[in-house]
Amino acid sequence: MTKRASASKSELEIARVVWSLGEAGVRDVLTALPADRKMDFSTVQTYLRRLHAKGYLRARRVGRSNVYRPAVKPTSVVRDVVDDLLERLFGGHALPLVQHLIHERGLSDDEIEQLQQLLDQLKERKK
Amino acid sequence: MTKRASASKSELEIARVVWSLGEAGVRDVLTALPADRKMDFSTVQTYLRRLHAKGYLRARRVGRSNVYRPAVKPTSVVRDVVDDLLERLFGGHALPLVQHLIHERGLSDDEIEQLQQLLDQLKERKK
DNA sequence: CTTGACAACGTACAACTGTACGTGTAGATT
DNA sequence: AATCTACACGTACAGTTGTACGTTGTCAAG
Repeated sequence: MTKRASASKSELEIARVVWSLGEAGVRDVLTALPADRKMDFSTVQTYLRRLHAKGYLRARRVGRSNVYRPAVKPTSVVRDVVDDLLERLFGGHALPLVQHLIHERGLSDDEIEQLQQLLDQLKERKK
Repeated sequence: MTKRASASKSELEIARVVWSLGEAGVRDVLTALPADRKMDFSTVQTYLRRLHAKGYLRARRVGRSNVYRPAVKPTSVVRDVVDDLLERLFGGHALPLVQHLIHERGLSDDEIEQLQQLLDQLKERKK
Protein backbone atom coordinates (compact mmCIF):
# COMPACT_ATOMS: atom_id res chain seq x y z
CA MET A 1 0.00 0.00 0.00
CA THR A 2 1.76 3.10 -1.15
CA LYS A 3 0.84 6.04 1.00
CA ARG A 4 -0.99 8.41 -1.25
CA ALA A 5 -1.09 12.04 -0.17
CA SER A 6 -4.60 12.75 0.91
CA ALA A 7 -6.88 14.82 -1.25
CA SER A 8 -8.37 18.01 0.09
CA LYS A 9 -12.06 18.70 0.25
CA SER A 10 -12.14 20.71 -2.93
CA GLU A 11 -9.98 18.23 -4.74
CA LEU A 12 -12.36 15.48 -3.81
CA GLU A 13 -15.23 17.52 -5.06
CA ILE A 14 -13.56 17.70 -8.44
CA ALA A 15 -12.55 14.05 -8.37
CA ARG A 16 -16.14 13.12 -7.81
CA VAL A 17 -17.16 14.86 -11.00
CA VAL A 18 -14.56 12.95 -12.94
CA TRP A 19 -15.78 9.71 -11.41
CA SER A 20 -19.34 10.45 -12.32
CA LEU A 21 -18.39 11.28 -15.90
CA GLY A 22 -16.07 8.32 -16.14
CA GLU A 23 -13.49 10.45 -17.83
CA ALA A 24 -13.32 14.18 -18.31
CA GLY A 25 -11.34 17.21 -19.39
CA VAL A 26 -11.19 20.50 -17.55
CA ARG A 27 -14.09 21.96 -19.48
CA ASP A 28 -16.23 18.89 -18.90
CA VAL A 29 -15.71 19.09 -15.19
CA LEU A 30 -16.42 22.77 -15.15
CA THR A 31 -19.75 22.40 -16.92
CA ALA A 32 -20.69 19.38 -14.87
CA LEU A 33 -20.30 21.23 -11.62
CA PRO A 34 -23.43 22.31 -9.81
CA ALA A 35 -24.57 25.63 -11.23
CA ASP A 36 -24.10 27.39 -7.92
CA ARG A 37 -20.52 26.25 -7.60
CA LYS A 38 -18.64 29.08 -9.24
CA MET A 39 -15.09 28.14 -10.00
CA ASP A 40 -12.58 29.42 -12.49
CA PHE A 41 -11.43 27.27 -15.37
CA SER A 42 -7.87 27.46 -14.18
CA THR A 43 -8.90 26.56 -10.67
CA VAL A 44 -10.41 23.33 -11.90
CA GLN A 45 -7.30 22.83 -13.95
CA THR A 46 -5.18 23.17 -10.86
CA TYR A 47 -7.24 20.68 -8.89
CA LEU A 48 -7.03 18.15 -11.70
CA ARG A 49 -3.31 18.68 -11.93
CA ARG A 50 -2.95 18.12 -8.20
CA LEU A 51 -5.15 15.07 -8.21
CA HIS A 52 -2.97 13.69 -10.95
CA ALA A 53 0.20 14.52 -9.06
CA LYS A 54 -1.17 12.80 -5.99
CA GLY A 55 -2.00 9.71 -7.97
CA TYR A 56 -5.77 9.85 -7.87
CA LEU A 57 -6.21 10.43 -11.57
CA ARG A 58 -4.54 9.21 -14.73
CA ALA A 59 -4.07 11.76 -17.48
CA ARG A 60 -4.16 11.21 -21.19
CA ARG A 61 -3.75 13.52 -24.15
CA VAL A 62 -6.64 13.97 -26.55
CA GLY A 63 -5.86 16.55 -29.16
CA ARG A 64 -4.58 19.51 -27.27
CA SER A 65 -6.51 18.76 -24.11
CA ASN A 66 -5.90 16.57 -21.13
CA VAL A 67 -8.47 14.03 -20.25
CA TYR A 68 -8.50 12.55 -16.79
CA ARG A 69 -9.85 9.30 -15.48
CA PRO A 70 -9.70 7.54 -12.14
CA ALA A 71 -6.40 5.95 -11.21
CA VAL A 72 -7.78 4.36 -8.07
CA LYS A 73 -11.21 2.98 -7.36
CA PRO A 74 -13.47 5.80 -6.23
CA THR A 75 -14.95 3.54 -3.62
CA SER A 76 -11.62 3.08 -1.97
CA VAL A 77 -10.98 6.80 -1.92
CA VAL A 78 -14.38 7.42 -0.43
CA ARG A 79 -13.75 4.72 2.10
CA ASP A 80 -10.54 6.33 3.24
CA VAL A 81 -12.18 9.70 3.58
CA VAL A 82 -15.20 8.38 5.40
CA ASP A 83 -13.08 6.20 7.65
CA ASP A 84 -11.04 9.19 8.62
CA LEU A 85 -14.14 11.19 9.44
CA LEU A 86 -15.54 8.29 11.39
CA GLU A 87 -12.36 7.95 13.34
CA ARG A 88 -12.08 11.57 14.27
CA LEU A 89 -15.69 12.50 14.82
CA PHE A 90 -17.43 9.29 15.78
CA GLY A 91 -14.81 7.26 17.55
CA GLY A 92 -14.59 4.92 14.60
CA HIS A 93 -18.16 3.73 14.85
CA ALA A 94 -20.36 3.85 11.79
CA LEU A 95 -23.71 3.60 13.49
CA PRO A 96 -23.57 6.98 15.20
CA LEU A 97 -23.00 8.56 11.83
CA VAL A 98 -25.96 6.72 10.37
CA GLN A 99 -28.00 7.91 13.30
CA HIS A 100 -26.86 11.42 12.77
CA LEU A 101 -27.84 11.20 9.13
CA ILE A 102 -31.25 9.89 9.96
CA HIS A 103 -31.97 12.37 12.68
CA GLU A 104 -30.30 15.48 11.44
CA ARG A 105 -30.96 15.13 7.78
CA GLY A 106 -34.44 13.69 7.81
CA LEU A 107 -34.48 11.05 5.15
CA SER A 108 -37.48 11.15 2.86
CA ASP A 109 -40.09 8.40 2.93
CA ASP A 110 -38.61 7.13 -0.24
CA GLU A 111 -35.15 6.94 1.17
CA ILE A 112 -36.39 5.24 4.28
CA GLU A 113 -38.02 2.67 2.10
CA GLN A 114 -34.84 2.08 0.17
CA LEU A 115 -32.89 1.82 3.35
CA GLN A 116 -35.34 -0.73 4.66
CA GLN A 117 -34.84 -2.81 1.56
CA LEU A 118 -31.13 -2.64 2.05
CA LEU A 119 -31.50 -3.85 5.57
CA ASP A 120 -33.77 -6.69 4.50
CA GLN A 121 -31.20 -7.85 2.02
CA LEU A 122 -28.50 -7.71 4.63
CA LYS A 123 -30.47 -9.76 7.08
CA GLU A 124 -31.32 -12.21 4.35
CA ARG A 125 -27.71 -12.74 3.53
CA LYS A 126 -26.65 -13.04 7.14
CA LYS A 127 -29.04 -15.81 7.88
CA MET B 1 -25.69 33.13 11.71
CA THR B 2 -22.17 34.30 12.31
CA LYS B 3 -19.73 32.71 9.95
CA ARG B 4 -17.43 30.65 12.04
CA ALA B 5 -14.09 29.65 10.54
CA SER B 6 -14.24 25.96 9.86
CA ALA B 7 -12.35 23.55 12.07
CA SER B 8 -9.77 21.26 10.58
CA LYS B 9 -9.85 17.51 10.86
CA SER B 10 -7.42 17.39 13.74
CA GLU B 11 -9.12 20.22 15.51
CA LEU B 12 -12.42 18.38 15.28
CA GLU B 13 -10.80 15.31 16.67
CA ILE B 14 -9.79 17.29 19.72
CA ALA B 15 -13.13 19.04 19.97
CA ARG B 16 -14.82 15.68 20.05
CA VAL B 17 -12.85 14.69 23.10
CA VAL B 18 -13.91 17.85 24.88
CA TRP B 19 -17.50 17.19 23.94
CA SER B 20 -17.35 13.69 25.26
CA LEU B 21 -15.83 14.82 28.53
CA GLY B 22 -18.19 17.73 28.81
CA GLU B 23 -15.37 19.98 29.82
CA ALA B 24 -11.65 19.40 29.80
CA GLY B 25 -8.18 20.79 30.20
CA VAL B 26 -5.23 20.02 27.98
CA ARG B 27 -4.09 17.12 30.09
CA ASP B 28 -7.57 15.64 30.23
CA VAL B 29 -7.83 15.67 26.49
CA LEU B 30 -4.41 14.19 26.10
CA THR B 31 -5.15 11.26 28.35
CA ALA B 32 -8.58 10.73 26.86
CA LEU B 33 -7.18 10.36 23.36
CA PRO B 34 -7.04 6.86 21.90
CA ALA B 35 -3.83 5.23 23.06
CA ASP B 36 -2.54 4.91 19.51
CA ARG B 37 -2.98 8.61 18.81
CA LYS B 38 0.37 10.00 19.81
CA MET B 39 0.26 13.75 20.18
CA ASP B 40 2.37 16.19 22.10
CA PHE B 41 0.95 18.10 25.04
CA SER B 42 1.66 21.38 23.33
CA THR B 43 0.04 20.17 20.14
CA VAL B 44 -3.18 19.53 21.98
CA GLN B 45 -2.76 22.88 23.59
CA THR B 46 -2.50 24.53 20.20
CA TYR B 47 -5.60 22.81 18.90
CA LEU B 48 -7.59 23.91 21.92
CA ARG B 49 -6.31 27.42 21.55
CA ARG B 50 -7.34 27.48 17.92
CA LEU B 51 -10.74 25.98 18.63
CA HIS B 52 -11.23 28.70 21.16
CA ALA B 53 -10.10 31.40 18.76
CA LYS B 54 -12.48 30.06 16.15
CA GLY B 55 -15.32 30.16 18.59
CA TYR B 56 -15.95 26.47 19.01
CA LEU B 57 -14.93 26.34 22.65
CA ARG B 58 -15.28 28.57 25.65
CA ALA B 59 -12.31 28.80 27.98
CA ARG B 60 -12.29 29.25 31.69
CA ARG B 61 -9.53 29.46 34.24
CA VAL B 62 -9.26 26.84 36.94
CA GLY B 63 -6.21 27.36 39.07
CA ARG B 64 -3.35 27.68 36.69
CA SER B 65 -4.98 25.66 33.95
CA ASN B 66 -7.44 26.41 31.22
CA VAL B 67 -10.55 24.35 31.02
CA TYR B 68 -12.52 24.26 27.83
CA ARG B 69 -16.13 23.48 27.14
CA PRO B 70 -18.32 23.62 24.05
CA ALA B 71 -19.37 27.07 22.88
CA VAL B 72 -21.63 25.69 20.17
CA LYS B 73 -23.75 22.58 20.11
CA PRO B 74 -21.61 19.65 18.99
CA THR B 75 -24.47 18.39 16.90
CA SER B 76 -24.51 21.52 14.84
CA VAL B 77 -20.79 21.35 14.27
CA VAL B 78 -21.08 17.75 13.22
CA ARG B 79 -23.96 18.62 10.96
CA ASP B 80 -21.94 21.26 9.18
CA VAL B 81 -19.03 18.93 8.68
CA VAL B 82 -21.17 16.06 7.50
CA ASP B 83 -23.19 18.32 5.23
CA ASP B 84 -20.05 19.54 3.62
CA LEU B 85 -18.84 16.02 3.04
CA LEU B 86 -22.20 15.03 1.66
CA GLU B 87 -22.20 17.96 -0.70
CA ARG B 88 -18.77 17.36 -2.06
CA LEU B 89 -18.64 13.61 -2.17
CA PHE B 90 -22.24 12.48 -2.48
CA GLY B 91 -23.96 15.23 -4.38
CA GLY B 92 -25.75 16.28 -1.24
CA HIS B 93 -27.64 13.04 -0.81
CA ALA B 94 -27.49 11.24 2.48
CA LEU B 95 -28.63 7.84 1.34
CA PRO B 96 -25.58 7.06 -0.77
CA LEU B 97 -23.45 7.67 2.27
CA VAL B 98 -25.59 5.37 4.36
CA GLN B 99 -25.27 2.78 1.65
CA HIS B 100 -21.56 3.23 1.58
CA LEU B 101 -21.42 2.75 5.33
CA ILE B 102 -23.47 -0.39 5.17
CA HIS B 103 -21.60 -1.95 2.30
CA GLU B 104 -18.09 -0.84 2.91
CA ARG B 105 -18.01 -0.96 6.64
CA GLY B 106 -20.05 -4.07 7.29
CA LEU B 107 -22.22 -3.22 10.23
CA SER B 108 -22.36 -5.89 12.86
CA ASP B 109 -25.55 -7.85 13.49
CA ASP B 110 -26.02 -5.80 16.53
CA GLU B 111 -25.75 -2.54 14.69
CA ILE B 112 -28.11 -3.76 12.02
CA GLU B 113 -30.59 -4.55 14.69
CA GLN B 114 -30.28 -1.11 16.21
CA LEU B 115 -30.62 0.46 12.83
CA GLN B 116 -33.75 -1.54 12.23
CA GLN B 117 -35.23 -0.24 15.42
CA LEU B 118 -34.42 3.28 14.39
CA LEU B 119 -36.19 2.72 11.12
CA ASP B 120 -39.21 1.26 12.83
CA GLN B 121 -39.47 4.29 15.03
CA LEU B 122 -39.21 6.57 12.07
CA LYS B 123 -41.95 4.78 10.20
CA GLU B 124 -44.06 4.83 13.29
CA ARG B 125 -43.75 8.54 13.62
CA LYS B 126 -44.34 9.13 9.92
CA LYS B 127 -47.76 7.50 9.94
C1' DC C 1 14.92 29.00 49.85
C1' DT C 2 15.95 25.82 45.93
C1' DT C 3 14.47 22.65 42.71
C1' DG C 4 11.18 20.31 39.90
C1' DA C 5 7.03 19.75 37.60
C1' DC C 6 3.59 21.52 34.93
C1' DA C 7 1.10 24.68 32.23
C1' DA C 8 0.32 29.13 29.53
C1' DC C 9 1.67 31.71 25.77
C1' DG C 10 4.22 33.26 22.00
C1' DT C 11 6.54 31.71 18.17
C1' DA C 12 7.90 28.76 14.31
C1' DC C 13 7.70 26.67 10.06
C1' DA C 14 7.18 23.76 6.15
C1' DA C 15 3.43 21.70 3.68
C1' DC C 16 -0.96 22.04 2.00
C1' DT C 17 -5.22 24.65 0.28
C1' DG C 18 -8.10 27.60 -2.31
C1' DT C 19 -8.05 30.34 -5.89
C1' DA C 20 -6.40 32.43 -9.93
C1' DC C 21 -3.31 35.16 -13.23
C1' DG C 22 0.00 35.37 -17.14
C1' DT C 23 2.44 33.55 -21.01
C1' DG C 24 2.87 30.67 -24.89
C1' DT C 25 1.13 28.08 -28.47
C1' DA C 26 -1.75 25.19 -31.73
C1' DG C 27 -5.95 25.14 -34.25
C1' DA C 28 -10.07 27.75 -36.10
C1' DT C 29 -11.97 32.05 -38.25
C1' DT C 30 -11.81 35.90 -41.20
C1' DA D 1 -1.38 35.92 -43.03
C1' DA D 2 -3.58 38.09 -38.99
C1' DT D 3 -6.56 37.23 -35.36
C1' DC D 4 -9.21 34.93 -32.18
C1' DT D 5 -9.93 30.78 -29.07
C1' DA D 6 -8.85 27.36 -25.99
C1' DC D 7 -6.11 25.10 -23.28
C1' DA D 8 -1.54 23.67 -20.92
C1' DC D 9 1.78 24.91 -17.78
C1' DG D 10 4.37 27.56 -14.65
C1' DT D 11 3.83 30.65 -11.09
C1' DA D 12 1.80 33.11 -7.20
C1' DC D 13 0.30 34.03 -2.79
C1' DA D 14 -2.06 34.55 1.47
C1' DG D 15 -4.34 31.64 4.75
C1' DT D 16 -4.67 27.13 7.09
C1' DT D 17 -2.93 22.95 9.11
C1' DG D 18 -0.09 19.75 11.64
C1' DT D 19 3.11 19.65 14.81
C1' DA D 20 6.07 21.27 18.25
C1' DC D 21 9.85 24.08 20.78
C1' DG D 22 11.36 27.63 24.08
C1' DT D 23 10.55 30.89 27.71
C1' DT D 24 8.46 32.16 31.77
C1' DG D 25 6.01 31.91 35.80
C1' DT D 26 3.76 29.31 39.77
C1' DC D 27 2.80 25.81 43.15
C1' DA D 28 4.59 22.02 45.70
C1' DA D 29 8.28 19.07 47.60
C1' DG D 30 12.56 18.92 49.77
